[in-house]
Amino acid sequence: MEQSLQELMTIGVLAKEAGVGVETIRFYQRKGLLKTPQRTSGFRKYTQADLRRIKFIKRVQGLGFTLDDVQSLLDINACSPKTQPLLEQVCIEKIDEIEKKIADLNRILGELRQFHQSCGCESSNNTECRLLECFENDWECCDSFNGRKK
Amino acid sequence: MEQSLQELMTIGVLAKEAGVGVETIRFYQRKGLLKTPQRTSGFRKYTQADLRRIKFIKRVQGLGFTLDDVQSLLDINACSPKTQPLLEQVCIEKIDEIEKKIADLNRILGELRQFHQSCGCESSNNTECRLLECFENDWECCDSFNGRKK
DNA sequence: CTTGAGTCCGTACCTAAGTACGTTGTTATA
DNA sequence: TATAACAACGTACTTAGGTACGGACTCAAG
Repeated sequence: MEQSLQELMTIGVLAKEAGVGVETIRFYQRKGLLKTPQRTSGFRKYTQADLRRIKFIKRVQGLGFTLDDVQSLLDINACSPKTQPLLEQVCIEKIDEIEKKIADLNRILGELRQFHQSCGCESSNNTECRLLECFENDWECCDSFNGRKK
Repeated sequence: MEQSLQELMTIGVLAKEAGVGVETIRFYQRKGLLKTPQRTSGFRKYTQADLRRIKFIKRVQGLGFTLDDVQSLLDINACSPKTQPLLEQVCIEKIDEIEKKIADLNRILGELRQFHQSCGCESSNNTECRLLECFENDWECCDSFNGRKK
């Protein structure tokens, strides 16, 4: 049943199916993310399993993991009671990391809005405002408007 | 009054004051972010203005701007009525970009938590769980626990 | 049989923001 | 005056994740 569906793909077909470039597949192979495929007369031949694997890689990569992380995940592969703590740890670390990243970006966003409000928007009516001075005054340089408004 | 405070710094002192490496300053100069400083007998000499400029660069960089962005900002420099629309646009684009990034990360975080819940935590009591199958089942592979719980 | 599309390989290149290296020149201090 | 510390310079290297190139093969269709 699996045998009948087991049509082998060339690298180009696999690439198209997976939505990546041919070179990317060769790159993944070099990195060890894909095992060396069988060959018919020099050409690489891939199975559906390879396709699934690439989709997995791209998905997990989209979750914010690096290719090295992906490698670790594939090394763990089964989360049996033995490997679970590892997987658990990897996950928690990554969740932590992303939460930090979001917090950082929110902080940046706040500052940026402030910059935009005080120096970068129409509030500074006619008065010149030098960015470096803005910066030194904590983005509170264009005081004509801001002074009144807040 | 400014003259008296105008002690010139060597590149090493400037680097220390600014909290960056000496090579970074040379790099910024090559990039045109710092104008070529005056020299006394071969050595670069920097002023307080240079220090402020570097602090500005690092600060704005910390807001999520690239060095090329910083360059544009420094080119604009004064936000007079003429340059305001440009500055406005740069700001808005960057705010947009960061908001998108945050939204992305939140989506990722959600998925990751789901992955962690269903496959990566103690919930999968004893049953083996292969990551690739997890992925293909939308992280809902370890059903023994999840089936009961939810 | 020819032609064009696909594949092979190794290697070089790309971006961003620096970092490091090796040699030579200068300066301040003991 | 000697010596350590610092500075200058050009160039190469770093990380991550690929992309691109060029010459040689191979395969399928007409």
